[in-house]
Amino acid sequence: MIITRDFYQRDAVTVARSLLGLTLVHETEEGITKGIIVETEAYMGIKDPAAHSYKKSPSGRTNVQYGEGGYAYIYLIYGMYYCMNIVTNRADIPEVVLLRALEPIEGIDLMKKRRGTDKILNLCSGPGKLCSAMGITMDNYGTDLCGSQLYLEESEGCKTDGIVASRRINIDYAGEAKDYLWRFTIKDNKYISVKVK
DNA sequence: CGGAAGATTTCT
DNA sequence: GAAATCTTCCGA
Repeated sequence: MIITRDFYQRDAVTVARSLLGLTLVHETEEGITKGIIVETEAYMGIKDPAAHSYKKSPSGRTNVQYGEGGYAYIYLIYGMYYCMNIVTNRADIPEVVLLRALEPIEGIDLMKKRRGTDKILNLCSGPGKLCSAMGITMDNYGTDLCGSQLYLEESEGCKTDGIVASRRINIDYAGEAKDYLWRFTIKDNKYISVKVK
């Protein structure tokens, strides 16, 4: 069952926690890839010094954040890697959830080809790797996640227990905000990004 | 208009 | 531990 718009129209922290255990699906010309979301981070817009939309005008790459929830927000980091975010909440509220890691479940051969590695544990264990494996690029910027190309669906036997909150990764520049417990992972999952805490 | 820095990954 | 590499933002 595909996740509907109202799922995304809540605050980013709630959505980030709820996303764990769901399946991300990307349909491309090369084939379909699917992965279970096992690691997320919430970025609370104007309240969050670590967010791209913090104290910034709604233009350029953050534009889509100011729309309603349920759209893909993609950006290029360090000139080399893409990161995929999900826009949450209502229009004019720039909150997003960063997808940090997936557990591959379908289209694994295609992921291996895109990533250039045979190690399944290394396919989606990080924001940049995840996008590379799924074939996500700036072409997906602003994609409607309630559409038929890039979307989320409920997983069978969805595990919602064992969710762990921790500090976010690589945002030391954000001052005290780096200590907010806005990163969510599935406990003991092998596929989360290697860095812990 | 120019410079600096970043929600990362990979290799040495 | 450092490089790769480019978009965006901020200051001049």
